[in-house]
Amino acid sequence: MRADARRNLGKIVEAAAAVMAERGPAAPMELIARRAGVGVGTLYRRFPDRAALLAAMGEHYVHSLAEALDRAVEEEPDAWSALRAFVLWVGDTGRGVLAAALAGVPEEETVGPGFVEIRRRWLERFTGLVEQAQADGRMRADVGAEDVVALLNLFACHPDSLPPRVAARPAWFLGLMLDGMGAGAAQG
Amino acid sequence: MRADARRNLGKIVEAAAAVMAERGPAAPMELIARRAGVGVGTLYRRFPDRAALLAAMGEHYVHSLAEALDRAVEEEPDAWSALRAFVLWVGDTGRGVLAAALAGVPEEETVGPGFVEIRRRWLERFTGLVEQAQADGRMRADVGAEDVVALLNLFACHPDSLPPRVAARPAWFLGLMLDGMGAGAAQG
Amino acid sequence: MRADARRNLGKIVEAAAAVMAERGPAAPMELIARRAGVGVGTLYRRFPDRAALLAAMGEHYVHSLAEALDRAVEEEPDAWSALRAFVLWVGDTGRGVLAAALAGVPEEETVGPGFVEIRRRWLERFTGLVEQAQADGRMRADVGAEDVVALLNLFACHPDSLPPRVAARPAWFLGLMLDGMGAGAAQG
Amino acid sequence: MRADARRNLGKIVEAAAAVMAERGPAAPMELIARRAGVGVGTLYRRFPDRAALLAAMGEHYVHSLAEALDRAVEEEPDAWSALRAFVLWVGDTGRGVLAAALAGVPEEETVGPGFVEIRRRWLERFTGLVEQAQADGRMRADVGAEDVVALLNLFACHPDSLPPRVAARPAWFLGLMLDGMGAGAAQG
DNA sequence: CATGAATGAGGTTTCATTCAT
DNA sequence: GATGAATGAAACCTCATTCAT
Repeated sequence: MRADARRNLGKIVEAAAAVMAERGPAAPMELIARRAGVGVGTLYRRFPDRAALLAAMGEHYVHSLAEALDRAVEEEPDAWSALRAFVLWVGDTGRGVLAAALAGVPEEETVGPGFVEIRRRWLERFTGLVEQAQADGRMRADVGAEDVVALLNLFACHPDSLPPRVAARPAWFLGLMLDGMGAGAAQG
Repeated sequence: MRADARRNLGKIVEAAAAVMAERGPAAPMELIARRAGVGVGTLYRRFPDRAALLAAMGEHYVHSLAEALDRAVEEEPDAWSALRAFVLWVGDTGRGVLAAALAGVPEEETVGPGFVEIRRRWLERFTGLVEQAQADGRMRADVGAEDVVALLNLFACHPDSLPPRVAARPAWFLGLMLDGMGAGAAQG
Repeated sequence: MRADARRNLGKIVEAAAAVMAERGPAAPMELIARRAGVGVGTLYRRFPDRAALLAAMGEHYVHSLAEALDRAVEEEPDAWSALRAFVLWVGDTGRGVLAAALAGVPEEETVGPGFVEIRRRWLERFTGLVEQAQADGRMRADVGAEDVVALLNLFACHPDSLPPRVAARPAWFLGLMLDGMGAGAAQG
Repeated sequence: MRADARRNLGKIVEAAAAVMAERGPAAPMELIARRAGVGVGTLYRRFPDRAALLAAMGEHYVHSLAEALDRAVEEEPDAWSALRAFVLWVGDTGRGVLAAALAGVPEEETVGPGFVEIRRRWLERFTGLVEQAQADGRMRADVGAEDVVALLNLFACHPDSLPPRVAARPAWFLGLMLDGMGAGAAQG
């Protein structure tokens, strides 16, 4: 029954992503279970609390982040434009689904080592990109990769918890923030 | 009992601000009432909705916003620096709740004309400042006053609903935003 | 201030009738007070409880009942048709307002002697009419005036507490009941 | 847990009938749950609305109505006396709650198709009986089966919402109604 | 193991009623 | 006297979570 279990796990995580995209991060557990086609009990067996479920979502979706990062690096001429392309892609695409992947993990014990490790590796590559952009003289040195991640996190969350104007075009606002990070933009 | 009532009204609005700063904008009405030292009934008598309460908070605090705006205009040499000073003041002062209140006026009927009108006037002056900064060639023309307000709102809201890194220094991120709005920052 | 007080009393009773016609007999006291243009306190000073208010409504409206009865007796050729005319008039007109006047008084102490006495006199005349109809051989002898009053009471109450079909045409159903009271209708 | 659940379902419906007989159709849900020996949550899980609960009561009790109708048809010589016997049985048996349930099916979606269908079948047979009585020349043609049901409903509902005199002997008043429906009773 | 039933705490809201002004 | 503010009990409903089957 290992196969079933694994399949269930995937279904739950996907259901959670779908439901949370619609109803926000506090969506009823029952709804998620129902959408996944399992009982609440099963959901709770796998994920002791909401945090664990979020972490699992992160683990599940961090791969698509990695791919998008690869794509951006490949297609863009330099680190800074790759960074920009990636950030805007998240703004356009993510909307809540990716937020979990970007967010820090609430309690490291509740998740298996999987997510922590994968996220660490992804962050390493992302940091590399940032540092390259800075070395290229295109990006301010006082901005860290974690700052960018935090912003992605903020702008990619459930639309209902954003000011309507921001929810309407998150990528545009992310672009604004990026512009603030460009070399020479600092005025403070 | 006019005096008592007015006093209570003030207490309620202040309690709401305090509680919402701690527990977010969805904090239990009962808690707010308790903190204000009144019964739930009293709270509901004054503010039929949560929206009405938020509006009242807005009305209550919009004055300090107006003052800060005046101060900034007075003390700073030009519109752009005044804008900057004002935005950073909001970010620093933890007046987040009030910024939030400024943004979301759900339905104009639920609030008395007071708040709507006051906000309109304040926004008018704020818009004037933005336009001046743009006319001075210091600020990008494609950014509207409402956009600034929206971001002010986003960055100054309840810390628990922000990524920790952002919650830790909202003003820094607001600075980033301002830098992104400076003339010539646009790269998109 | 006797005049004011009396005036207030009338206003309250009329407001109660109006509000209860709209929102049923359990309408909020505050609403009634507001409609009457007085504070709740005043309402409670005059009428210690809802029952007292209902009784007062009865006292107030029993006069129109008396008038309608007079009219029916005058215009109709005999007691039985007068009774019918009166009953149908109530069915068409009353809708809740008259119910209180028709209903028994909950606790005789709460009302002044006014209502009890007036209602007694009205009932006496109504009973006379019933007895005359029976003496004329037009109405079953086993039906009492109080039974008719009870039916009036039932059918004239707030529409929301009647089956929709009955609420739609109460007079028709009252007519049916009257038909059952005609001499010779008994089949049981 | 299928068995438990089914048992609980029955207990809830019976509790609802009992409590509503005592405290009217607006009796607190909590009370019903308590009486059934379950938590409020359970009640709401099964019956999202009060309407759904009423419908379930209807479905639960419509069977005894059907049986009584059968019995009446069997034992009485003709349609009209069967109708009479049935109506008086309902009036006598204090099955008021169930009659009420029969009447008000607020929205067909909230109830499963069960109740709607069962009620439809029962009403069909009842209508047949009425039409037969009319064809036999024993019953007025201008009275429909739905009218009878409406009055059944009115007279057999919760005693506290009836005038005391009616509550004391509902069957007698139903008899009056029947007499009014007899052929030749119409006088209007 | 999976299931989904059951629980009850927690939040919202409405009003009857009292009482300070 | 009149007022309407304040109170709190009561009802509604929703979910997170546990646990019998």
